[in-house]
Amino acid sequence: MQPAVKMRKSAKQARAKQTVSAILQATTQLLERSEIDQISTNHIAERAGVSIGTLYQYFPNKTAIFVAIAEQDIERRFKLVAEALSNADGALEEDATRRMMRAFIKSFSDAKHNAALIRVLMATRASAEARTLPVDAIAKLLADTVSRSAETRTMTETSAFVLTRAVLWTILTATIDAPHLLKRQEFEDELVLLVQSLVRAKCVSNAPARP
Amino acid sequence: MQPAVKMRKSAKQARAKQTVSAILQATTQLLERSEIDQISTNHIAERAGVSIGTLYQYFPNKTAIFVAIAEQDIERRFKLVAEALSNADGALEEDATRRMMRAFIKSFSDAKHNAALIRVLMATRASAEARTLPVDAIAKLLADTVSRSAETRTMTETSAFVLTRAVLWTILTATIDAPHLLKRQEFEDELVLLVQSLVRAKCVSNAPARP
Amino acid sequence: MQPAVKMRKSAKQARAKQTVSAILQATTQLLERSEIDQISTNHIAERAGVSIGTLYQYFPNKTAIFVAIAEQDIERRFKLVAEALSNADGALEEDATRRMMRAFIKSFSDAKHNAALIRVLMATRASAEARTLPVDAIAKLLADTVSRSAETRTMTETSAFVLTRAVLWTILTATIDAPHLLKRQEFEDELVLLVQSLVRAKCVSNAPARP
Amino acid sequence: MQPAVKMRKSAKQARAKQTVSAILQATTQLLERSEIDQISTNHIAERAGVSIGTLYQYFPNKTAIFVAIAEQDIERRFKLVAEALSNADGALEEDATRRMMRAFIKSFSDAKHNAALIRVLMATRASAEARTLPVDAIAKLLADTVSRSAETRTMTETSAFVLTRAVLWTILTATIDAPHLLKRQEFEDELVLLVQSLVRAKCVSNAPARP
DNA sequence: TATGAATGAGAATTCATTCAT
DNA sequence: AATGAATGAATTCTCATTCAT
Repeated sequence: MQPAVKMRKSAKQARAKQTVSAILQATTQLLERSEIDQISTNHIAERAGVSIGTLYQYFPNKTAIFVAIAEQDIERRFKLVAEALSNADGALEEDATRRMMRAFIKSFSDAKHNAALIRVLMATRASAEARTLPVDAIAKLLADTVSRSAETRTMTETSAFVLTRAVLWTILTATIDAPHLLKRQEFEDELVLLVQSLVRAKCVSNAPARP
Repeated sequence: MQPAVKMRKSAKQARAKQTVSAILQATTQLLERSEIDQISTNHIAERAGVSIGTLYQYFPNKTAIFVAIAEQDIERRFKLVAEALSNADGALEEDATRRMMRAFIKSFSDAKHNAALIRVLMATRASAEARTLPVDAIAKLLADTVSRSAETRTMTETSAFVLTRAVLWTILTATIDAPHLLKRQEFEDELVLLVQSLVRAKCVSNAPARP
Repeated sequence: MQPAVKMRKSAKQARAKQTVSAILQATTQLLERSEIDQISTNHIAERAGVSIGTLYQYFPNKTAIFVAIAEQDIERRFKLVAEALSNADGALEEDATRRMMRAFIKSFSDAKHNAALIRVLMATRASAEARTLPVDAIAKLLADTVSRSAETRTMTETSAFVLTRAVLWTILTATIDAPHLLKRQEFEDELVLLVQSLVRAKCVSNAPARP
Repeated sequence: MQPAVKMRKSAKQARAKQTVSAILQATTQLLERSEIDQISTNHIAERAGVSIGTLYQYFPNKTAIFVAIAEQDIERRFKLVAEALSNADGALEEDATRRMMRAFIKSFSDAKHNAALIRVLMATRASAEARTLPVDAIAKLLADTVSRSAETRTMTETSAFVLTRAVLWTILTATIDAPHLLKRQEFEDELVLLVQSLVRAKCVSNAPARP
């Protein structure tokens, strides 16, 4: 039921590479303005200046185009965050957290095409091929970084989930609903606070038994 | 471009109320299983056991049906949280936070129709009439509750945004990606910790100047 | 893989019946002139004077239209042959054979739309739903009739197959390749001879062993 | 409207012959599994391991490929039957009939690629260039053989048509619908009986006048 | 001779919506 | 108030064929 998503043939010749690139660019531009389900392959082909047939030479279906965009983006963002953490020692100190968070936020506030990405990330949540959702890939990177430190408390499945989703979706929704926040120092501060609080919490107070 | 979303005529007679209810129920059931863009008005009408014409007597377009569902749900959830907080005093103490959070999480883990709601919440972000995004309504509830307290630090636009989105989207994505977490005490604990940390933070460490 | 082939909704209202009828008529006319795979649902709808949407209200796919035509035709032909045999006694005497064959041939030479039928029969051989190919249905009628008689030799699977296919496909191909033959007495004579020979053969000569 | 069907350039060089052969083989293999209209020139080229451009260097269009296959097959079958009859004297005695029929049936039950052939024979009926329908070529072979005999009754257009089509289509449909019959001695017996009956019939009984 | 990128008309099918009954 | 027949633009995707390299 889920459509195959791998590229149909690799673009070896120069012209072919240009074509694929034009398709991805066109799609990204369209995603800026339109809801993802308003975008048709015909629109994409037209804006890319290629025929619809050409589009289908390289992508087996519409979804594959979106996935390709998401993957490109994820890779780029991975690199940014990884670099920011490259010379952090084991403990995830406030400095390192801040550096990481700044790089991460910046990767969203810099990008010209965020709306596009968000739409794709949201749309491909459930429908992408099972393996690793783009969202999960980023989340895992955060969780792994936190877990490398001996000083921080042990991250369980639950706490890692809460930490990563809280950070990730806060930034994602800010990108769409309140992009001006991304540029504020305060925004970064709040996220650093959030991460540090969850990572360094000594104890969680006893919860009263549930009824 | 955005379609009108108000109900076409109010269902006053008993039969009419049944009809509207059947339509909403049918839609909710379909949303359980299918992506939102796979659901057609024809499908809805068929499953509701009414003719497509009847459906359009009460809803001006497809979006209106989804919005109606989201609104129903928001209202229900509002009531739950409001009840949980009814006898809390001004300060948002840990107890009150916990009570609220528990009610809120429970409202998701109890509901039979979460998948439906999530799909609607995500899909109606941008396409519904601008003013009252369902997501914003829920977020506002959280922010208002927090703000009622005198002891907590003042919530700015930014900190309120981070707090509410972090909580809300963590629960929403858990509902989809890891529903088993909703039942764990630990999940509640983490969210309480998150809220309390952000609400009670005395100071945020000085951030190094940005380049 | 095989498409469903049942009608989508039964046409109860008068207008709907007209529509279905128009679609079948249009298809039949197009089949007169064109190869079956040159006919598109758009062509059919246009010629029928209905919108393409209307066509798909009644037929789930293109194949279903062709199958409907084949089934109509089979039913008609069954009746003709059955009538011809209704007052034949047990033994399939030459008279009865001739009557049957005449009715059968006539059902082809009378029909205005034979080319249509043949194209459908050929195309639906392998792709129709497994149960009873139209071709088999007609064939079985012939075989059953022959087998009712005590005087004739027993029909085995093999002999029944040869008899029925020889008769059936001879007429079918004549309809396409040499329609003028259908009107000739001689054509009927040859087929009667063929049937009588195979039905009354006392013995089949000993075959030399195969190498 | 009928596409040209002749080969574009003769394959003289060794490499070219290989290419043509690869194309025909690939097509034949695809015909084993797929309906003829599911097979595209792109599929053929891919499976043949040549580029689509190369394919069109040797064949002017898709039909030409199918016709080439049919012609190859006809030639092969001609040879088989001709050999079987090589030392038969003039009269088409039962022995000779049997030998011919056996060779003919065997040519179908032996061939690995029957499904392919049948599909081509059926599909190229009307779309190939009018003159040499593959089906007609095979039919002619049978008719000619029968006619060589002096002892048999004179074959008219009608009787030849009935005889040849009955035999040919019985075998063809058996190949598709009941391939197990091809191996049975009984199947051969029935066909021999059929041919002998039609060829030796002294008289055809008087038919009652038609109304 | 061979390649394979590009084409674009055209195919099947869907679906929100209208309106006469 | 309810029906359901009809609409037709729009969508995804295919495929025979061309032609510059």
